[in-house]
Amino acid sequence: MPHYIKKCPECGSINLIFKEEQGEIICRDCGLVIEEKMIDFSHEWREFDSEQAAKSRRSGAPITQTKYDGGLGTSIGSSSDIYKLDQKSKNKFFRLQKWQHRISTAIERNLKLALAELKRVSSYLKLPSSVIEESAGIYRMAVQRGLVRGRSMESVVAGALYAACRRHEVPRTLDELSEASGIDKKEIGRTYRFITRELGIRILPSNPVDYIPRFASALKLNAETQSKAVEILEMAQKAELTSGRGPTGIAAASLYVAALMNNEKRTQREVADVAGVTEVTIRNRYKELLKELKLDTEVKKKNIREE
DNA sequence: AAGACGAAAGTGGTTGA
DNA sequence: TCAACAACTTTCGTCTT
Repeated sequence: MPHYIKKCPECGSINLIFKEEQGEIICRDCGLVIEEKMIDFSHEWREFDSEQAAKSRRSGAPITQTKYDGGLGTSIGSSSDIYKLDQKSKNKFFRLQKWQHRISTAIERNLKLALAELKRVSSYLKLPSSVIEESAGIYRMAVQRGLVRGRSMESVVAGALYAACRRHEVPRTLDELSEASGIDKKEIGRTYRFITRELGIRILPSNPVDYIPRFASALKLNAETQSKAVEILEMAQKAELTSGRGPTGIAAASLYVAALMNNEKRTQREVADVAGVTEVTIRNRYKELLKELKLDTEVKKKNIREE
């Protein structure tokens, strides 16, 4: 928890919780997300398997994926030594140098541009540096495997970012990525699927719970409602209402129900907007929730009390 | 007038032959 | 590779508050 944030600007509470992985500071009392995506305090790398662990634990200067050549580089040297060579070797030398120049300028120029774009988009979305590093790495692999060919650089950047967000459980919807990058949502989805498949990146299905704090904050719902929504969500998961459905829709419906139950009613429209789904989807999920979880009695009780 | 509800038709993606 | 299919959206009419 950074020292300069002491209390919640909304309710004055000092009961703040810092969620490192999401890079968010959240007020426990009113649920306000005070600061998103500030500084990331976690390690630059997470270890998913022993192979990566071996690569990640290192000594020496950190290699950063966000420099186009990783901060390192190999180049065929300057021409200061070539007087030692015979004519044939000289020709070879120049040929190699020319090729190196061609290849590296092509790839490097691409990487430089891509990384600039990546930084621009991720700062717009206020993503933590661990996610940026990861997406830079993904992009680099994509370039090296020639997966960018035939696709716009920007869309691959967006796809890499989306994949990195998912890996780090910092969910951003495709709509948000689309807005930040100016790339069509479908295009991002396509390249995302393509590069994750081609690079063999395993992505966990995103958990609806991860969306709750952000949506709740956007709707200015208090923490009580928020935890109620999480409760409902967990019940829904036990009742197997969540598999195969869009996570945002379920998260939105849970929030909607929780808000109703806590007398903090929001319209379906409002909830739908922040979650990026339609009212119809909320209604469908909401109906299922009431039916399967038998929450209807509670909601009715609330309604009767209001009348 | 605004919100909630539901039916019907359309869209894009997954799956299985 | 194509058709069936599930989830979700769009649109629109009706009912409720």
